[in-house]
Amino acid sequence: MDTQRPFLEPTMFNFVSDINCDVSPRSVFGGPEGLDASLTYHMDYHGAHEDLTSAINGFDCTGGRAGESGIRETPRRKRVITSVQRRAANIRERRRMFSLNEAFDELRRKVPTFAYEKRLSRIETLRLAIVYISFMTELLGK
DNA sequence: TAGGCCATCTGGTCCT
DNA sequence: AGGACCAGATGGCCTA
Repeated sequence: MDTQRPFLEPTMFNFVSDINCDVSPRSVFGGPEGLDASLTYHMDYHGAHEDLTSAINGFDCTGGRAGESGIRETPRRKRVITSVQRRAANIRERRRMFSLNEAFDELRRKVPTFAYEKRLSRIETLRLAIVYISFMTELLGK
């Protein structure tokens, strides 16, 4: 999938790993094709939802943590998040997903494949790794 | 063209 | 309070 997101080449992600919230994403990804453009697009797309969120602006009358039983006596204050915090969270999430993909790449290199095969997808990598580990375990058991 | 895969955004929940 | 983690939603690219 490397060709699909040219601005997310690994070399670019070396920059991402250095991002902090004070750095303009545009300065990292560059130009209107970069992060800001993407963000603007999605902010527009989810605009209605965001308006609703900000309109609610305060109390969550239904929520609660998963596993908590039903009735709540006091309304839980909804976490208010600014656009700056949202952007920072997005950057952290991208960084997290990048490290996840790095781990997948490492796993791909450990798992035996034929050289001419196309790159394994993440799910294929996991499944092949399971099979491979099972095989090696069985081999050691004999 | 449909389906698979992926990157990204987002809000909710968990954890420190 | 804020970061990490997670799952859902969405759209783009690629291939059969």
